[in-house]
Amino acid sequence: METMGNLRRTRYCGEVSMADVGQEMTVCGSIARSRDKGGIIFADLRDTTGILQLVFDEDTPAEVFAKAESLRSEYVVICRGKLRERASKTDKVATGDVELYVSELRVLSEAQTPPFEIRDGINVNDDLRLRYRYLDLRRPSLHQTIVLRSKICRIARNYFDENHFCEIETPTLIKSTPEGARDYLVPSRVQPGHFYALPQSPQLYKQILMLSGFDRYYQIARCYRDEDLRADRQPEFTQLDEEMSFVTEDDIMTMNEGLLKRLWKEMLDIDLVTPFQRMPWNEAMGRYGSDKPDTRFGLEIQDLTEVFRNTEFKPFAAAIQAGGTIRAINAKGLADKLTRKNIDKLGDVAKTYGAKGLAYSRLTAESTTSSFEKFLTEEEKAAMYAAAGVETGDVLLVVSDADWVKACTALGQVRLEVGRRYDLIDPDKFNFLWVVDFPLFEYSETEGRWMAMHHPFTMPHTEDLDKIESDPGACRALAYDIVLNGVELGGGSIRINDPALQDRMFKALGFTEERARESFGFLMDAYKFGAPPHGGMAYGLDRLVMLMLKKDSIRDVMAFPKVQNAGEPMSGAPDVVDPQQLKDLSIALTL
RNA sequence: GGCCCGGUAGUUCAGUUGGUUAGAACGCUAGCCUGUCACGCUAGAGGUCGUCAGUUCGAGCCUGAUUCGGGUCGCCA
Repeated sequence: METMGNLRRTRYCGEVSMADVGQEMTVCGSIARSRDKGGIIFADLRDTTGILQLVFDEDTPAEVFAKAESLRSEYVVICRGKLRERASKTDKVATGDVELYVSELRVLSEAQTPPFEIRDGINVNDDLRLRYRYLDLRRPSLHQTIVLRSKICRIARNYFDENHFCEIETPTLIKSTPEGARDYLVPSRVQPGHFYALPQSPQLYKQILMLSGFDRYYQIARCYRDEDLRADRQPEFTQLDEEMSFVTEDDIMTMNEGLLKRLWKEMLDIDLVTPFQRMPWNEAMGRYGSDKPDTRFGLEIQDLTEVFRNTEFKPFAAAIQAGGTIRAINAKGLADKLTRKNIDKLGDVAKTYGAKGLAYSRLTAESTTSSFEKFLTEEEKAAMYAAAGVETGDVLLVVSDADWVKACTALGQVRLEVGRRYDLIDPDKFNFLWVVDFPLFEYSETEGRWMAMHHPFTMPHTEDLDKIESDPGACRALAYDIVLNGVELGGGSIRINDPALQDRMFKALGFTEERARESFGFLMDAYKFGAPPHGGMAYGLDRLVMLMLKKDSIRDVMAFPKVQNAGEPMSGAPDVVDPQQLKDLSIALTL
């Protein structure tokens, strides 16, 4: 091992080009790979910007050549030399036209053989990659993703700054509140038996900031939810959070279309067309069976209820009698691919999402096979074909349910499965969509009461104010989600700024006055001192980066993600703690 | 909490009906090589088949338990 001596970096590997040929320069980084040809040695030097080829040959000073022979992968070096044009060029790296002819080389650190190769295109399981995350992060594609994430944040910050937003940090040790996800709790030592919660979002604080006169706020905020993980869900994640005063839904959507337009232009050189399509929640559920529809392909859900209004077929008749519906998807031209076996698989998907079953009619040139046509009259059959536009080569997939949302949800999942499996989705498209007019409440069977679908501070739709008590299920909210390619990128709402209306909301949600005061008293008081109309939204930044860079997993855009058991494999968190620490916190374990 | 899939060399995997000394590729080590760039050629090292128990003359393979990982439903903006 050597020191840097008097060598200091003058250039970054990825930033040299033909224009620099002939210059003396000093570069540093890790050896990605070396190719010892005997009389000539090539070594790829990697730093945070890219890769530059080093060359050593018979004219290289003997002690430098000897050191070059001993170079192994991941050795950390600094070297000085003259940049020259390559005798044989390559377009496989950005600097493929040039190479550094090295005159001075210092090995700053040797390296063990890594447990997996540090290059792109390797196939290594996630656990190993995460245990050695510092090695994984050296791989160019992941490394680049993290660099690009930083750039995305910078563009967003610039945009907000230009639009009078103020970046403000809100606390991460806060009061635990009911509603929403499970909180991560942090015990207080100073106040034994009392706990902080880690924020699920800066929601309450950003509303308070509007009442504090900041007018426009944003924050790149870490948030925590103690729920189970998914490929696109981490217990600790980042929100791009914002709030604006004196605005309506339209103002907020326009501001955010500007942000997304800017991001897509500067990151991907793509000109997004705004305004984005807007679709009421009811329509999204009805046509796509989802509140975050993927509009990159068709296969929309159709309503066949009227066709079967007087049917004798028991399952359909029962659903209709219970006030439900018959919904269907016509898988146009997919009869050859959707064999009986494949239809059964779709049936499993439908059942997973709550359907009792998936009825089908498959029309090939040879014959028609159907799970239910034999129970229909000829008229019903003809009307069904006509209504759904069924022709030879199609497969009609039908779900009946007493609850139209449930029927559509199941079919919506079937739709996605068909779309994915049979390549109906154009991966190059970026389809943005605002879903608006969300229900204000949803009924919770487990709680036996109405719950806020968004959160309890969401402004009801102006036209539905009189239904809050009489017909909560029909109340729409001034809430909106931004959806990209079937993924919810973010969402927000206009907030209630009238204390009297807020009281009605709490009552409708089944809060007693005491409980509302206990949980949100400070907020209710704050709204009495003059509250501008305001609203905002928050993006899942990790998801945004994931979709923008076309990564499959949220882990591929986070430096140190957690795994399914919410642990962090590199450090081993969470872990047991010293009994003294628990004693200090007045905590006794009951394991 | 439920369901599904997986764990064999450093890595990614193969391993037939339960049968001799468990294989391949990449990586690693050594040697050769002056234009490579996933360099090439030659040779070599490298294994508690996740763990425990059971069935069997005999288990990488069968059974049970357990553990770890992945996906998913519930849950969750």
